[in-house]
Amino acid sequence: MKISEAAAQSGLSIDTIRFYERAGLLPRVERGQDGHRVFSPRDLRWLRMFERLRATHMPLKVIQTYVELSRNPDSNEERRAILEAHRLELDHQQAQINACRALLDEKIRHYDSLTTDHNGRMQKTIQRPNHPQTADHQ
Amino acid sequence: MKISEAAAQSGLSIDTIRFYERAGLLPRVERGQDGHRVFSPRDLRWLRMFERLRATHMPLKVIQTYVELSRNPDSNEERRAILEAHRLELDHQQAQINACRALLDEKIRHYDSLTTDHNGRMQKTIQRPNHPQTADHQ
DNA sequence: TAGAGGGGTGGAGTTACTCAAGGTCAAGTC
DNA sequence: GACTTGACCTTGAGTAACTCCACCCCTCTA
Repeated sequence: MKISEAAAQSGLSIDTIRFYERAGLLPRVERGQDGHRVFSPRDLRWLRMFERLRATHMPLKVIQTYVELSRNPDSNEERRAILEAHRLELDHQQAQINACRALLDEKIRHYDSLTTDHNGRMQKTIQRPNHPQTADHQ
Repeated sequence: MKISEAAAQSGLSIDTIRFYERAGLLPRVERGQDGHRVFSPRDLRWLRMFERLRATHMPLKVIQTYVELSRNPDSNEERRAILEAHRLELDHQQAQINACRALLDEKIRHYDSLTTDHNGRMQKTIQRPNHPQTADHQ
């Protein structure tokens, strides 16, 4: 499998895959006799995993640690711990999203209230009273 | 309000606040006669908003655009559109988190299955059979 | 008066990409 | 057979958003 396919199937960009290889996340990728990378199904499984972990902001260093650990079959505890820690991190991100969504909902409701009258019909806001609470609404 | 308080109350670091000011997100922060920044309640509201938007990865440029728009009272549509777009982005992040959580749950279950027998008791894994499916589990 | 604590500036360092320049090679076209 | 095209290669520079550091100023307390 060549790099363009690996990119398409993993959701990563070609540049990112090359970058990950240089960073040592994906050790010893095979090369064809033309010098092109040849990705194995196992490489692809790693890439897909990287994509999910990075999409949720696990640092590359941690991923690297995980990859190195997985060369040692006695490292199940440590690898499990890394994943479990990241699961907690996901909870945290979840909370951030919820908080931000609350903010957005509130602001958007506010903007709606400026252009819609109370029967739900749109209203051209030609005159705008200088109401201090709304005049400088962020 | 001085910068340390603004940091404590906004959840941003002192360095980040200074960086945002330099970037033009927080224009004309007042200064005391000692040259120290003096943050108004309005500044703090902005900082809190920045914190939430950044925690969910809205680019600084977009935030900057929003801030600039909010100096023009006729920009409600545009500002609303920015927030709405980010609300969609939150859905996307939500999906990423869910996908990653599924991955983590599966992997962690796998690790559990390696150290726990089927009655739920822990088992010291002294001998490890060379099972190809599990031996190279990522 | 010495030192600690909090603020200021400018600039370098970090993370994780992302892009551009220039080079090789195989396949298809004239 | 020359040529173009397209996919790949490497190297190195650029970017976003911080983060850290060195060094300076001021004020307050021991």
